[in-house]
Amino acid sequence: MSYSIAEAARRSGLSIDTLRYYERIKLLDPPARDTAGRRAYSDEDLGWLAFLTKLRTTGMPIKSMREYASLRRHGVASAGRRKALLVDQRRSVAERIAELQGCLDVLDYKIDNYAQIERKAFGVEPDMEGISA
Amino acid sequence: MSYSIAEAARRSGLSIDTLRYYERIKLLDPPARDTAGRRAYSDEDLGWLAFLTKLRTTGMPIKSMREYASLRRHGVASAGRRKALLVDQRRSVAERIAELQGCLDVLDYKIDNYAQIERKAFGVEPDMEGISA
DNA sequence: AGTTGACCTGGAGTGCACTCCAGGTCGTAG
DNA sequence: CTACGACCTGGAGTGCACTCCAGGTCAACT
Repeated sequence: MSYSIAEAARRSGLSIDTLRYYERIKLLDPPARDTAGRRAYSDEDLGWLAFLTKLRTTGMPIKSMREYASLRRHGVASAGRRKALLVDQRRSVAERIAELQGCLDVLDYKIDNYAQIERKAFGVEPDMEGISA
Repeated sequence: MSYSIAEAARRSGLSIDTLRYYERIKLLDPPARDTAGRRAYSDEDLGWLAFLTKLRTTGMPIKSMREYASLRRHGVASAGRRKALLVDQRRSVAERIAELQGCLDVLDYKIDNYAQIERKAFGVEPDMEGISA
């Protein structure tokens, strides 16, 4: 199957402009073209795009994604380096999750303070006491 | 206790420039000044700063933090609205964590594929098969 | 034949969150 | 008394990841 840029955008969740942008900066190999010169994305293109958006979601900078994309073009010999990049990113995602968990705890603590105010249990202004607990 | 801007930067993990920037955009109430006109941050200032950096870490945009900061200046009457903002942010953090967990799974799957190549168990190029599993 | 709508290109513009800079003041150390 | 380092101000510059625009092509309706 092949897909117009509009369809590829819909399926990937990226905008049409972003698809062309990704191609320009070499995140994406230039897709095939139809007889009229319009882009025709393959299922493989969409699969790669899906993986790219996962990497983006993890906060990987475009610079690193470009590095990964470039390695991929260099075939199987680059597999070790690619794996290393992914392992590195895995670590950073795990760290980020832990960090967010910590923030969640702070938010819960604050929200609970506000809830206590609402119940008029006691009237300490929540934002006057830091986040000590 | 009161702290110079350098000390406040060290303790908050923000840069000196960022502290002045936060003050300019009204995230931070102007701190006290010493006799020479230099900023003198209080423990309360640092507590608020610590909370702000938590919010930043969660990805809250500065615009929303400004709203929260502004509400805080309006005293206890704004507590309900502030709580609502935090509850909202709590939800978005929880979503983000779930999203990252999903990415972690994809990364693990890919990394495992690379590991199998290394063991030469079989030789499918990991980036040629999408993220179907 | 004309109009429409999706697509094309190269390049400029946007929003965010800082970050840096020039030129100046102040208080302490030598 | 001067040299130094930390601080001050208003404003300009940066990097990132898009996003938008003008002007043009092409195939399909009416």
